[in-house]
Amino acid sequence: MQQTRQTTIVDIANQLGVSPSTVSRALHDHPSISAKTKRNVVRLAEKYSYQPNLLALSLLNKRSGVIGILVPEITSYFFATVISGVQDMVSSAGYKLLICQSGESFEEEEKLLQDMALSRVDGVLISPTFRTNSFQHFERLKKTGIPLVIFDRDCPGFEADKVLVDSYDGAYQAVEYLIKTGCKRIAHIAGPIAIPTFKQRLDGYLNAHYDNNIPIRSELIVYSNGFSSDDGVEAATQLLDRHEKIDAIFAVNDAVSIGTTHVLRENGYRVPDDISLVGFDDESYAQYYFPSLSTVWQPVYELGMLSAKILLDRFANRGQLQSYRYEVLKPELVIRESSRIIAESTSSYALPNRPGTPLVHQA
Amino acid sequence: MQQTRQTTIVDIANQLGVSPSTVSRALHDHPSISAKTKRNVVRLAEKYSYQPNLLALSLLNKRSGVIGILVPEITSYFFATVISGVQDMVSSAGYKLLICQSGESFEEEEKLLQDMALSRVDGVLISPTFRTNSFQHFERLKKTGIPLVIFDRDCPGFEADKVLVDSYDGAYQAVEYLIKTGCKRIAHIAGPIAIPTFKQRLDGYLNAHYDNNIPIRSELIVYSNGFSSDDGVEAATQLLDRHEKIDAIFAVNDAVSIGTTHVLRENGYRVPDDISLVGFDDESYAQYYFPSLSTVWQPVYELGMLSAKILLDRFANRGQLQSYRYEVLKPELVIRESSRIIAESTSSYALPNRPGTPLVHQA
DNA sequence: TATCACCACGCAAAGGTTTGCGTAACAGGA
DNA sequence: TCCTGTTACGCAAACCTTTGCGTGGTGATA
Repeated sequence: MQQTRQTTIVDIANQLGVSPSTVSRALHDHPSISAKTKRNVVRLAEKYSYQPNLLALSLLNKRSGVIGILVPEITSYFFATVISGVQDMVSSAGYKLLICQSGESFEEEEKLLQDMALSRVDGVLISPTFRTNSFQHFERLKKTGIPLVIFDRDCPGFEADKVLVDSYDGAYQAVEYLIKTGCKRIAHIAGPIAIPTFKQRLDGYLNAHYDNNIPIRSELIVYSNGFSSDDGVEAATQLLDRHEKIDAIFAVNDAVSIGTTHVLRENGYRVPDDISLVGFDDESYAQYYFPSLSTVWQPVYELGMLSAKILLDRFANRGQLQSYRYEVLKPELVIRESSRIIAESTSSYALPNRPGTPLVHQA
Repeated sequence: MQQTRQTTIVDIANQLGVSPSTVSRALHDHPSISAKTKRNVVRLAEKYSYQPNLLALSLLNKRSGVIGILVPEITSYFFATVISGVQDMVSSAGYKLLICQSGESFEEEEKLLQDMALSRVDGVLISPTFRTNSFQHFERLKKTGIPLVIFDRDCPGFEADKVLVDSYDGAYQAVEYLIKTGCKRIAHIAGPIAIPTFKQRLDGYLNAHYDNNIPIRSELIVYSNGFSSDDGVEAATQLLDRHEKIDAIFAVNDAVSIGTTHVLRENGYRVPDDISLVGFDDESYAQYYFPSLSTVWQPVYELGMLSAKILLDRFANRGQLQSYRYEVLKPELVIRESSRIIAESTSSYALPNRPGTPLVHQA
């Protein structure tokens, strides 16, 4: 456990009676260093297992080789998978990843972004908290020359590179599917609509009704405070307490969905026989849930990859002014057992196709 | 998007006609700087929103303020939660977290550990791949003076600080519970026993049988290649193909459990009426699964916190030789609906108690 | 007036690496 | 012998901050 100081280029230089610059050049195979000197240097470097000090290099190059990513939380499958995609992309480009979570706290977000700037990260990927509606801290980052990519959660009115998933489209697909399969009274358990993503899902729900000439009933929409399974339980309870006739539920995500099925079951409703249910996210457990969840799959890993790619592109074209990119990825409906085709349904529904995914599981 | 160079201490010094050292001292409220100079410096620092360059500081202090954590994968709930605990602990001590995943690849593990050493992380937390059975790369790290804490997955024969969960005990509790509730033919879907954790769960299963004088039948144990839900499906299928009489299954984790229930259901078995099922991990969905999963809860967040704490303690006592710590956290059995008390069971089972967790959910 | 204390600040080194520029030594050609 | 070219390397700056030590100036005391 001896605190043996890391050997530096100077140590090697001294031992060989040459200058540090010679050692540096020798290690980089610079042409103006004799073969003999190179051999000596390399031999010693290996003997002491010399490793260049990246801190010194970063200071010199004004590049830390670190990319920061700030997410609301890392324990959710969604963000963990995004991070995974980002990780794979940036590490192949030789960057390291500094991961932080804001815990949906705006103050934390400000503080952590500040920290990242101090640590001189080369770029930042961020999915803002749902409380974030002022963007000075983003501006500050921009001003210091650190590129910024916003993903998953949009910041309307703030200009930056953005990579989003079309939640509106996913919700529209889901609800239209429910309508086409014969559902007339479709409830929606909405998430906190302060989050643009959740607002979009609500809009998709509404417009799918509108476009199909189904009246929208506000009594079928319940706004949840959060988007965990526990929130799902609460929202579903609230919904049932209204004693409205319901033949389908579109839940804001899978976590809420499973909380919802729990409540439905306890109240004697069968899914999908009495009520069709569609979630959002295609979580890892959705396929093996009982009944397996119909849901909307999102290209989460791809979201991470693309966001990282855009940041790397910024590095490559450093300094060159270029317009911000705005990328929107398409989600896909995955139909499983938690939704059914109602017999008296007249309109036929053309099933979407996603390779590798079982389309219909009828138990 | 102007690349406005970050203002440094020298810029301020020049503008004020003083030396950089004076500026530095002024900013740190050093007593030997006049109040007037301090005011001037602080005013300018605020005007240009000066931020000290952490890279330069790191180089000076030989401390990067970064802790590395290397896990097999970050998308699993288990590791994401560990990371969350680590994050909270280290950030409160002013450290940043560099998160990497090995993807269960030994070569990646070696490479990433090397990278971390290069980046001069101040310490490393690691949960090794299940292929890791040589430890030179750990030794190398130690030799450079970077403290190392191993968590969750033990490395038998390698000396280091370690924080583990007593999987043996958890498995023992689970299986003993099944026995006491009247099960006689308890199957086990084991994970890859190359992972010490899974080996321990198997051992707990075996010893609970032994201690309760129940014969062990090798035909009731199936060894899975992995530990995902898909692996669970495969293993459960294999188990049923043996046409053995079974009244309970102890699965190596919850993911495998839900794959297993899927297969059981498709083959006409009811859980828990025909077969009791107990998993491991208490994943987020376990409570809302149908039937809700009896499982073994692990203090995952605490695992992260404690591992980080031990590393921070090493920093505090830097240089001082002290013996390695070996901490083992206790898991707790959580009984839900997927297991039942068999009527003809004579022995009564004393339920364990965990505050805040519903102990028995009988539908 | 000489001595002393104290105030307020500057110098320079240290941390490790890279790189433009300069140069000593030597060989070869005229 | 002088000039030119090449080889093989060293010097010092640059990146930014901190800190031990030194110092010029001022006012007070003996």
